Amino acid sequence: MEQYDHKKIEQKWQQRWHESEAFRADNSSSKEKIYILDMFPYPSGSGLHVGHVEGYTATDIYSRYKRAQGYNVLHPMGWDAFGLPAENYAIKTGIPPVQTTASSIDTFRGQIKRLGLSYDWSREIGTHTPEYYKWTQWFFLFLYNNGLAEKRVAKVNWCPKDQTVLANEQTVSESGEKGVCVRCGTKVVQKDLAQWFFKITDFADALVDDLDQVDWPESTKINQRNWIGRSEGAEVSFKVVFDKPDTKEGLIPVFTTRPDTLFGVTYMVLAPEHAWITLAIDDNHDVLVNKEEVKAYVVAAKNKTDLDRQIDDAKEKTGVKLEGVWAINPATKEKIPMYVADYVLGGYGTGAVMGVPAHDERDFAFAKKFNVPVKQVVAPYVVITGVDAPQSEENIIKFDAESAIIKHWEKDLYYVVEFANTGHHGFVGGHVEEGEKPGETAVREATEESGYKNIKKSTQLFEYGYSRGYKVRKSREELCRDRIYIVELADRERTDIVDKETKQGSWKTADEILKDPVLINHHKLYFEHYIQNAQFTGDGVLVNSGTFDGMPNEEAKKKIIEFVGGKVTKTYKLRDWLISRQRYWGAPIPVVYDPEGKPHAVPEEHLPWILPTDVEFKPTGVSPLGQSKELLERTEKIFGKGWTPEIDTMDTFVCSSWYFFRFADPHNENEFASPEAIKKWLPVDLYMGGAEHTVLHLMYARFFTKALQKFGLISFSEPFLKLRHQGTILAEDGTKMSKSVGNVINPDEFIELYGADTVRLYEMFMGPLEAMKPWNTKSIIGVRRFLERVWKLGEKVADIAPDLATETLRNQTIKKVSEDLDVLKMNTAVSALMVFSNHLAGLEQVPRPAYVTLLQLLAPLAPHITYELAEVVGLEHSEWSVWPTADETKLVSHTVSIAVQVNGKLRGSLTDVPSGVSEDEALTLARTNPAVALWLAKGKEVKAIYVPNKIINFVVL
RNA sequence: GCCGGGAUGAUGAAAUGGUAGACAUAGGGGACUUAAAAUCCCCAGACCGAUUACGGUCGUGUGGGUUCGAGUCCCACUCCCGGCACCA
Repeated sequence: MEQYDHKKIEQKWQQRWHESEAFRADNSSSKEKIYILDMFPYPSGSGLHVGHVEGYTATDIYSRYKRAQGYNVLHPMGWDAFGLPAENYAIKTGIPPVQTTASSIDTFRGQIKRLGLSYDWSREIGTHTPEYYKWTQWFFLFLYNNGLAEKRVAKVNWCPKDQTVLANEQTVSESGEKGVCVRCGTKVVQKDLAQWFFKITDFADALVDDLDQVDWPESTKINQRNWIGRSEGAEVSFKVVFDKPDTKEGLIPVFTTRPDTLFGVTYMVLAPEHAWITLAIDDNHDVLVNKEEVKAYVVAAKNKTDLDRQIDDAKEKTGVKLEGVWAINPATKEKIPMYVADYVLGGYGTGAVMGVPAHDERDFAFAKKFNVPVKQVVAPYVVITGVDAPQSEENIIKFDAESAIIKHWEKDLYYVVEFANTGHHGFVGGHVEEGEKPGETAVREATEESGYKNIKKSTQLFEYGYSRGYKVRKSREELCRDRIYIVELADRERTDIVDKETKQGSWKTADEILKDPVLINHHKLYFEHYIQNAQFTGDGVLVNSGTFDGMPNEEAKKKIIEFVGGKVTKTYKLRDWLISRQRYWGAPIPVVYDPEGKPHAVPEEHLPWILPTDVEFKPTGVSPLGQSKELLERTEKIFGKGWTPEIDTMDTFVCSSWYFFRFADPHNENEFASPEAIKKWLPVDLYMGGAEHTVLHLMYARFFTKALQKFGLISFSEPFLKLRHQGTILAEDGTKMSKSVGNVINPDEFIELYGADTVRLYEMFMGPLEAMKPWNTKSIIGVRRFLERVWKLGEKVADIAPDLATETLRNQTIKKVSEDLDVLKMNTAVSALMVFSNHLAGLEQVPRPAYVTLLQLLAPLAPHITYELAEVVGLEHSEWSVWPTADETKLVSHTVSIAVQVNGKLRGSLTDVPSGVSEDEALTLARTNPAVALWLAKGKEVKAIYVPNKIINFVVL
């Protein structure tokens, strides 16, 4: 047998796969389909890096595995080819992006092919091709015609030096300075521009709710939910009155999630952008006494970018009081002052906020600074969680929820008070002794007169004091886990569980506790500190709220909304998607303007609306397409004299929001994909990609899918049923790879040196797929050695039957690898194969069936060497290309070793015990084992636990 | 600040509540070799006591708890890494 020459065999098989179109997805097959997709790459000039390889290899393994199991697999690849880097390169060099992109794609494709990835290359697409962006433009028209695309004026980041619009991420310099142009370091300003938006907010609820249907990492779902930022609350209108006589009163609505705190509203704030402010400071109005001061503040605030607001010390509140105007608190009817302040955002809610300093952190900070009164209207729940009674039985408190505390407190009682939901705890009166700190362990003597015996002597001091005896700990556990509140009795044996739901409680308000003279000494200081120095944002009982006093705040929300005539509403952080880019290298927006400047969609028959080529790439202050004579002429020719083209292009995220549909039917000239093809292949069954850019891309792709569904073009609502992220691969020193640091690892040299199979296997073997892990060049040799061992095993293959141990391991390995591949645990699948091959290497001759299994299992992971070895050993493709199944009856070897513990400590082990040995026999064997017997003799055996075939534990006292 | 994720040998890591460290790298020892590389075999968590072959204690970030038994479950904490960040 020849040496393992990876170059020769990898080239050979890649050639054959290419020629036979081995991985073509079959549109007409009746096999069950599975659509396995990688996030398609942006083909950057620097080529594929090891992070791409990781994700692509994982899906490739999964695809090959599924093919072996008889699925009809769609596993395509394409290029997200429009984008800034190519354009920036063009600005620098003058080389048109179409050229650099083409060569980058060639590089990527070559690298991918060298990895032996089983893509269906007949479905390759590039978003920059007219054949593709025709349909990107079609999607624009589709949204436009259905009222989901519209033009509006919006602020953009503008670099005055480069004369160009910057995306938010382009406003951070390489050194991390914010609010400056990424290229020239000039301070970014805000500029108003008319731009196209997609109305993704129409789908906000569906985008949140449908996350429940998909199998995605929980953290990704949370990110999506946070990004959408749905919050449920109320809109309440505040009456506005003026000092100036004869001025008409107005109404200003505010959005709040805490209508229960309305009685605590002591001021109102408007955003600088608020329409009412704009009116009040214009020349025709004269209601503000300090109009000029307000005007100056508003102008300054508007010049601040979002980034400026971040740069500012976020805690430092600014604002100006509106003199001569007051709001009326709809709950108390009191006159309250009004302010304009930029901590209120114009674009969220109604742009107006009711100030509740006692129960909102920001309002509290503002109120402190502007000397606005703080009025507490919610008092934290107080839960008595521990009461120690002294000696006698009759002193043990019958812990009646209403009266126990007041009636039975006596001087020596100990108690623990917990302020529910505050994040703060009270303390045990007098029990934390001098010099002791919460979190430390204290030792207490259990004395006769305390009535406690056999209690643990060391106990941890908690923030609220300390508790003795473990029963208390258990209660705390339940308290925290189930939000069930516990009232404990002194003897630790009786615990009354007070359920929050049924309201059978021992709730006491802070005020009530404070009124109890016995408690005052212990709690007064704490409470005074608490109320003066912190806002309380948790749940509790209403106080200072008129007829609502004593009501739990959650319950009060609805009632107070009713009381003040507000309405229940929802608000979102999600904004509509601004898709206009003043850029060249993107899909042109298919819109033209008539001589009056009114936009018209370019009719579908004129698609693709070709990206012109007669432009310079140097920034000039207008979009590059504005320079194109051809585009203007084309427009006039089709639509008439005086018509002008839209000169912005679309955000590249638009291109990537629908590409997964195109793979189903990539060459269709009449539709973005035929309904049959969509029905055949979609939705995507497994979607793999990095976790870093997934919030936006996934959101947009889901939006497109939901829009298509809404208008009846497709019948499902979620594009990606199952999503997994490959983790970031770090440089060898554990830092992030970055071009500027120069520690980017290119897979090519390792493919050259060790072969694609080794690189694939190594990246899978590094650790869990989703984990962040450092590259380690030295370790690669390990998987290479493994492959060489497998190679050499081929020489020892013989037509003999496997011995029992081999047969057992063979079946165990089939089971293990199958289970691992199902859940993408590639790392342990590789190690199971290593165990199996190490075993085979120890045999004189390798039984043919065992070797065939090894090849079958290895094939998805290291395909080239497997194909070659199968050929060398003389196997027909059909003999080894089908996934094996484990024989359940052969998974357990017939002798096992059983560990024996005494009191949980390993004291011996029984070897060569027949598998399935009875409990009695096993225990007898264990008791007679000399090492174990020695330990059993030290006490009296009271109990024995037997876990069949695994472990025995004797409990000895 | 908030929301996630994490912490296991020198390193990457493994482990349905059941013999912690599988598998691999680096390391040590040996075989083969004139030698080296490659390959193969053996050792390998820490500490203590014996050293023929062993025995014990400790050990999965820290402190507690539940359990016959905890890396795994519960509570509290520390540190690290990501994301979001005045969203009322």
